[in-house]
Amino acid sequence: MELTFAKFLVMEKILFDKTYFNVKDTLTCGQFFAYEVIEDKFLIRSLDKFALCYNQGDYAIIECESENVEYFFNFFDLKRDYSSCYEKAISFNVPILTKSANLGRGIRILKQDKYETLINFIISQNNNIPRITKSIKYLCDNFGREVKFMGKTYHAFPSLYELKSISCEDFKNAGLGYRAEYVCEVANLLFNNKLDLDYFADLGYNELERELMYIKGVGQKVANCVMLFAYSRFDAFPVDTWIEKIYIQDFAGTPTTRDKITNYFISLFGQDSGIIQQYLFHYKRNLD
DNA sequence: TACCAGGTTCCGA
DNA sequence: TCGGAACATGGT
Repeated sequence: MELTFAKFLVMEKILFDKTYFNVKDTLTCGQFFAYEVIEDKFLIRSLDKFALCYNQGDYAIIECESENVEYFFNFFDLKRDYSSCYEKAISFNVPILTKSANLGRGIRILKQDKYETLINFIISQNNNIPRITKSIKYLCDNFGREVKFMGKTYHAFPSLYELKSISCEDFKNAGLGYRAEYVCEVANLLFNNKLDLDYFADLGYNELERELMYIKGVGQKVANCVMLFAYSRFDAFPVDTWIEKIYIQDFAGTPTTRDKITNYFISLFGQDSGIIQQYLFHYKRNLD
């Protein structure tokens, strides 16, 4: 007689005070591309893990399988106190900083997987968020393994092995355009152990940025996004077209290189640069 | 139709 | 070292 074992998954809920955790703002502020909205709730995916997230009453709520509770607790950076970041932004008494911090007070910086974040932000260059989201979904749906969550079937982000098997042509079909070659190359490096993203975790700011920028298709902006959204380097400050606009329109800056804009803001905001960058980015894209 | 988007690489001066 | 062209392509 053959025995079969069924895996019974237990769902759990994480409840967290909403003051510094707005699910919608955290997921839609441009740091994350793997969610879909289902009846005002956010179904999210990180690698092959899924969760349902939403705000209700006084809480932000994360529903996930019990074995993933610690993963998502860490993913949403729930151990960090964000009140000091918010207060730092307000303390400058600069109108756009006050307005941005008040709008984005519930934003948390996600601790995303390094590998997935690197691929995502290589795709993000000179691209727009709806299109980035669409390309990543295409890669998951066509090349990622099936995962069941809450009775439905979804697709994981392609594993390194799966990613390695994707041709440049397939990446182009996903809408990556000229970025397809960059992703092909980084997949090869990772697969052949010529690139160790976990090893980078112990590096200092400058060394980490430099190592990431050695990767073809990764410039300073993409490196800073990976540092902030995957390595939790809050002292990173990615400068894109939106931040460039803010620098000129709201901080009376004159047109200059993005490198100099990065240095200007980091010297201003210090250890809280990354979160304040997200406040500003979110505000500029939504209200200004 | 033309410009823009969470930019980077390459090449000539 | 620096400035500008080229790069794909869907959204607006």
